[in-house]
Amino acid sequence: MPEHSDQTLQRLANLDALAEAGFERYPYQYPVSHSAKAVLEAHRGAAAEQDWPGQLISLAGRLMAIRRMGKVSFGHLQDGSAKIQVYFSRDLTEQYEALKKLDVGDIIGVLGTAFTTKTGEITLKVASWKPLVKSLHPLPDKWHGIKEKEVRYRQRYLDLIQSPAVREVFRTRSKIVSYIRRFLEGEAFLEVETPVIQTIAGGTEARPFQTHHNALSSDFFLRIALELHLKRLLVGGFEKVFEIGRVFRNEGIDHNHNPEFTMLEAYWAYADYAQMAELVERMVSSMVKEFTGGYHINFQGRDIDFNPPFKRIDYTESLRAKAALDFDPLEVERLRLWSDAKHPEFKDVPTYKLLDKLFGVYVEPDLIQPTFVLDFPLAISPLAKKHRGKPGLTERWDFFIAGMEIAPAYSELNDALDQRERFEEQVRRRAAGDAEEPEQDEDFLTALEYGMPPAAGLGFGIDRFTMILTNQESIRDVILFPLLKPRKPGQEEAEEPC
RNA sequence: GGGCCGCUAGCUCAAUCGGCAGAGCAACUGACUCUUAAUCAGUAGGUUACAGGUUCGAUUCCUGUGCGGCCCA
Repeated sequence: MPEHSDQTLQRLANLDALAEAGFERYPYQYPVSHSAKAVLEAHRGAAAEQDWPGQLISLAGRLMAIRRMGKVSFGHLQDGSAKIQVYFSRDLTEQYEALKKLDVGDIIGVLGTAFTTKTGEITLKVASWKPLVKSLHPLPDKWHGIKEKEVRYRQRYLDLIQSPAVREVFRTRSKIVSYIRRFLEGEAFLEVETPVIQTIAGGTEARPFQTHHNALSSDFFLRIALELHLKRLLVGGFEKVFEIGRVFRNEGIDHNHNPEFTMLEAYWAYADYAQMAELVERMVSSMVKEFTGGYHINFQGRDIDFNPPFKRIDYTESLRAKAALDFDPLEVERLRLWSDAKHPEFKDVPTYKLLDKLFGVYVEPDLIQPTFVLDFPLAISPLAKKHRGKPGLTERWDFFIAGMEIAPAYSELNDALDQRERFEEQVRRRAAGDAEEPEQDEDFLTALEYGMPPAAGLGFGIDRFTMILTNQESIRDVILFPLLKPRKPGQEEAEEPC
């Protein structure tokens, strides 16, 4: 039992006092007739000192403030929809004296009728009320709010209580996921679920989290992508499938990266990467239109224009132009020499990853408007089909907004023999010390050998896209509980009695 | 991984050159019948993140640890 602060002891004493006044300590339910928002909207625009004595209204929510002035008191009650003023008076409110034992932060139920004050604020005149739960801690400073981001992330509930803007971000996130689901279902895609716990974490290049299953005495990995299982479903005969799911990558944390994040992946049989680009263009632009009424979004002070069609540029050509190369970036030996001279910090980067690093430096930051970057090099696209017309390249695009990679897509490689060769190359890279390269997934290759239809595949970063639509500069502000280091590792065990 | 910064009352923050740890909000007691950061009078609240060192004396200086933030890779 932790020691209680003076504030907590006082609140527990107030709870006892309320119980003595006849209130139930922890009631089981409260009949709520209205939301605060419904009451506010019903009387919006009403003149000062109006009264609606006819309709009884009951509300429940958290007491955010209380101003006691002797024989009358005002408070503000916040429920899931809005914040509304409540009015108590000794002449009209039951148990008026017991109000002294309410604390800011308590959740209460109130029953009364609506009126407007002399300043015109829509207010509930409370006839009766009851405490629904005592809050044992004071809320954060009502004026300054929560300043420490650590508290906002570790105790997100306080952030949500305090900040309507934060609540709105997460409502929007929910609407984004809901919109995507409806959109894809409208296109006849089938939503599926595939394993999170996997024997081989493949489908992209990233270090996985490792775990262990006791009964099977086997090590497993948490998935880093959805790709390889969804493609097995194409082999199985589903022609349009998608999954919205959490993936886990054992990597650093910054404004654009959280170790667990949410991906949409969609696979579409008999279509290619150009058709997938059109689908994404329709999905994204129609979503922006539905959410904002137009096609423009302000993100961190920049106007982003979602009017379709989106810009399409060429990967190698844009790199050549931005980096001012006088040779084809696919000539890897020349690129290596050029990079070692100009970017000594990349000296330890394997040559096959150099293109990606340089693209990140020279091209990505300028991709502010929604842009498809087309035709990635074969060496960094192990799951994409070779380009039908351009040697050394694949039919792969990456979709960028505000300098962030939002979505990659390919014409999916379905030549089982070619796929085996590319996996073998990854295994060689892994043996050479690249821990981001996956192990060979023999089971997936077997599936491909049975025949996967030609198909387009998409990965779409829900978190980053939410950042754009909610104008948040950090991914941690669109994830309710971002990963943080544990506060006091091992302390619980140390305090266990023997 | 590297650099810089932060951690003081429940919350937001002060504390001069190393010299009695303070304010506002919240809390407590009282006053107050339209307040809204309510107001007024009074009271109480501290292991200065943690561990060590220097010193007559450390919130302050030094070393280390923990957690966080920002920047860089």
